[in-house]
Amino acid sequence: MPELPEVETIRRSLAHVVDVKIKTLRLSRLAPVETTTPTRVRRELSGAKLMAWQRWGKYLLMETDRGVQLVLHLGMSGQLRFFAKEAPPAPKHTHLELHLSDGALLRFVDARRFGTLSLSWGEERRDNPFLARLGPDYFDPKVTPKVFVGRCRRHPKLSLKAMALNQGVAAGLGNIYACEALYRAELDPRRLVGATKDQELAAFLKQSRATLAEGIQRGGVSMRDYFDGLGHRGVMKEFLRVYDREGTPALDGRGLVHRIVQNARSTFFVPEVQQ
DNA sequence: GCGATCCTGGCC
DNA sequence: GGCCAGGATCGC
Repeated sequence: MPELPEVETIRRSLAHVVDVKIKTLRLSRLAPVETTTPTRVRRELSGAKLMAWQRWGKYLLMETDRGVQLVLHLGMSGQLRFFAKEAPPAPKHTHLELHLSDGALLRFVDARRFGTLSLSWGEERRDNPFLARLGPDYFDPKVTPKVFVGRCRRHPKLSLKAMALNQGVAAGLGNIYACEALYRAELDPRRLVGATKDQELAAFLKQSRATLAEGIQRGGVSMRDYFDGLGHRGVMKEFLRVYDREGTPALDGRGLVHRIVQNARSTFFVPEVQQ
């Protein structure tokens, strides 16, 4: 569900939830705890003080004063919500609750359980197997066009769509923003990386950043499940040019949107515009 | 590389 | 009842 802009919007909405201790922690039996154990999560985080919220691609990182970080991935349907006081009763599929020392509550809910909870220590965070495989964030300043092109070139046989969704190349694009960025860069999602010029890959990077930045500015895309940490919806859906517009003109009127299936995911594109 | 797979819920 | 969904890993 949430792609980079949605996770960033959540991060920003929780920026004030710091300098407070975790008084108690509740983990459900079905909590998607990965690469560690519920016992360890409880032991490491109980009594820890929240220091900062970071983001890497679609991962949200909760830093504590103990050096341990909670690494959260929201999968397709995950939601993280903050309640300053008087939280409503826990809905179905509540997997984690952090009761804070000032009476506030952080609640992680994820019906489909595609999300994950894991832990990480250390600056580089490479001890966490999820983060270890992750390419640099799309907004990482170290990702120059040259660096990006080099990373793409490791996968000459991937389609541009598959490359865009590959979090090892660069982290943050999901199905919606991948379609939008390819449209803006005027690149055919079926084309192979190996058949794409450096300059075109660089254009894709540039348009990806522009699309992601607009997504953040508009508070993300709220299809159905997505809300920020305070329960607000984003309005980016109204500004998507091709995603979910099969059979209708692109939002900017440059042609009819087609839908195809690539790697079992829908791709929306305009063949006349994207070569 | 690609399809199957994890899971629940909403919509037709 | 069947299909589809904002993700990512795992086999083949």
